[in-house]
Amino acid sequence: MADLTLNHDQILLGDCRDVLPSLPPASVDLIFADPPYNLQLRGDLLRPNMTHVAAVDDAWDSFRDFSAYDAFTRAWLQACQRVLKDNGTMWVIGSYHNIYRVGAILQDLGFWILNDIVWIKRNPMPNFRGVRLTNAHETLIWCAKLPGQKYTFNYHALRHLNDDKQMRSDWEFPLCTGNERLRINGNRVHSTQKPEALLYRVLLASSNVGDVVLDPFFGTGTTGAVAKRLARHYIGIERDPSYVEAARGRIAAIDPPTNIAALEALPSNKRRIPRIPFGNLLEHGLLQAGQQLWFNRDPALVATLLADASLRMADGTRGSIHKLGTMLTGQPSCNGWEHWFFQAADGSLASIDLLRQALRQLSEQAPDADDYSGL
Amino acid sequence: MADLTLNHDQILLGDCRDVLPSLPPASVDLIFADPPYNLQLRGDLLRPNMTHVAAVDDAWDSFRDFSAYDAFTRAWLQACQRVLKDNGTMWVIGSYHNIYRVGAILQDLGFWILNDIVWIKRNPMPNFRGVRLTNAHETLIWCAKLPGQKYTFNYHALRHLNDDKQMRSDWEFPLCTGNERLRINGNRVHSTQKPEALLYRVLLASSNVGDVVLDPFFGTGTTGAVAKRLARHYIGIERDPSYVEAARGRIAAIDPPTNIAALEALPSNKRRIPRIPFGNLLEHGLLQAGQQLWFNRDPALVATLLADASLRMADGTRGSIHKLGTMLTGQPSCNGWEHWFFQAADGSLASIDLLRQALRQLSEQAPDADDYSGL
DNA sequence: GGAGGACGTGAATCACTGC
DNA sequence: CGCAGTGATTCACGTCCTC
Repeated sequence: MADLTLNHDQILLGDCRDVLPSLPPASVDLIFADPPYNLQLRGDLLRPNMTHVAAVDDAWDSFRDFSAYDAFTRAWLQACQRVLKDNGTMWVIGSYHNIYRVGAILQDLGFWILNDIVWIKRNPMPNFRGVRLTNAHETLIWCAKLPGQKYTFNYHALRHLNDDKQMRSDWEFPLCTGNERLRINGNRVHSTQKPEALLYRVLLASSNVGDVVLDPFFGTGTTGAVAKRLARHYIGIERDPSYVEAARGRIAAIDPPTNIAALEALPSNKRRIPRIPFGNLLEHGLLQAGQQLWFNRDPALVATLLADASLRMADGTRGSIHKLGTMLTGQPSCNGWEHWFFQAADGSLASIDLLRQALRQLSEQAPDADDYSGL
Repeated sequence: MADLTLNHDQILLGDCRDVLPSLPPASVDLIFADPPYNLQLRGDLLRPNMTHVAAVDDAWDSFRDFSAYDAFTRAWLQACQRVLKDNGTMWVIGSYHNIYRVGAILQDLGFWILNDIVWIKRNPMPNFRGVRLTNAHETLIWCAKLPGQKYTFNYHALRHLNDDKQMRSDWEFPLCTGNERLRINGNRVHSTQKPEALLYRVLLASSNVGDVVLDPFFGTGTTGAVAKRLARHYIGIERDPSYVEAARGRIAAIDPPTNIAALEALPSNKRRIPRIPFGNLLEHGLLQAGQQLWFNRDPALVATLLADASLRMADGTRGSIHKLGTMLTGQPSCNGWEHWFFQAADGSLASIDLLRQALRQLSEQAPDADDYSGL
């Protein structure tokens, strides 16, 4: 995480196809890319009241044809793939004009799609001529660098963010408007500024505090702004100096978070909780060899606990809490922690999982000075 | 409209790549295609309760690699393009596994995308392992045979269908379940039967009474069933005789509409009030991680807000606004929105529900004309 | 008969660690 | 790298059954 220290939290001026090769390989944890959409607009569009619709007519969104756009897309995707860590992931946002080409090319390059996500716009521009449906969404593709790799996904953080229900692939946010929209003399600085709320969810989902987030089409720096708010590092690449200037001012004006702990406390992610083998309960004296355990409190399903933490049934069957549980339930697998009970001091049957929790608390609390004996 | 009379309202047995060349060129008004998705599933998947997930493991969804799938896709798309009238349009539905390849290839063939549409599933299957987002949508591409052609789009019909507001590109429907799902001896006949509501909207949008609608992957005939209900003609192509048999029975059981004029009388479809998860307040910067919240304004009941929108009390207790509220009140459930307060700019304690209301207003208001980026 | 709970199920690229 | 062991993981509906 520290091999790129010099470039952290910086904006590099230039075309990402030229700049990316100068970065070390496999050095960034996350990429968010908002490439040109290749809109192919033809002529001006007027509202019913004959006012002019401000279109995306920037030079950077002009390509000769699909094949030119494909070549451009392949080039920046390949350059991104090189700098992404093997366990890193990438997000790309687009509309129907370009997202099918982007998606097919990134699959061809070996990226592995994890989800596609639709950003549902609460307040999209209507279709003024009434000749199509209101174009009310954009698409994000979330992909890993390679198939079969481990990747960061803060499942529980996103679940919390969604009122303790699993986060879905349809995300509803309003457009970037109001105070959040950067303007100079009343004119918007960038024609396609993305809302910070969208980036907040992206970064929370797929990066950790201290990670390096790369945005090869940095624009006015939404990715950098949210990275700073969430205590991630960012690297921005942008070829338009006026966008770079706006982004620098924008990010500098953000107060860095004062309470990093509140950001890090994210995952009640159980995978990070240290695993406690069942045998530890014996080693710590919470259970003793020879003691009896009941399966689902059933008086007929009693096992004897052996010193090696295996269980033995009356008929001689022997195995771990999980293996015996698998046999007893007849299901393909079984988490034994949830099914075995011991006799507590008051005579009632209590779950062995309570003992695991007790042991976790025990091992997490700061030891007394007395416990540092001889170290 | 009448040049294909002999084949109207028929199901042709065979692979559409073989059958389509026998149809006259430029002879159908609309195509709806639900091709194989190329899911590439690996092992078995178990639910948390250890039951088995019924996978799509049909032979028709198996391809050697992307290149084989691309060749298949190009072949059927080309054959469809030939039989489509010059002013006709085509719909293709898919998931992230295949839709990017389909979209890129149809653009390469000269089809002109008019919209992409997301079918938001009200009741999708969850992600049981918690390793990705719930895959809660599928994508439809709606395209014309050629750029610049006139095409059928029943703008007002769809507007009526949507309570007199312009129809958007995000459509919310439940999965095809219950009585609508074809079953034999309790087993579903087809693993991917689409809901009729989806086809209803597609046909209403882009065809007229008496038009010819072609479905090259007819399956169990959802397209034909809806076409009959809406007084359109259909041509189905399907290579599995058991699907064909099921489709014939299904369509035969439908009474043809007696009052064609009544087809204009359309059901209403009110949009639900959008739910706002508490986490949205952080995503939109209305609250910040590290900030403190008070329960019922009680100075003794203070919690710290974490970046994932969970709260942490001084004693380490942690949970959502609702879960902590439940614990603090001791009642079976608790609407956290009514109980938690934040410190407002003037120092007073204000309800977080005010922030929710503010966010609703923010995202409902029409943006400035300038905020539209031509999308 | 109505309320409420149990149960089934849906296009799914669905684990990680240690030996 | 393969294999075995451990143990983490679900939401909205519709249907059927019980009370």
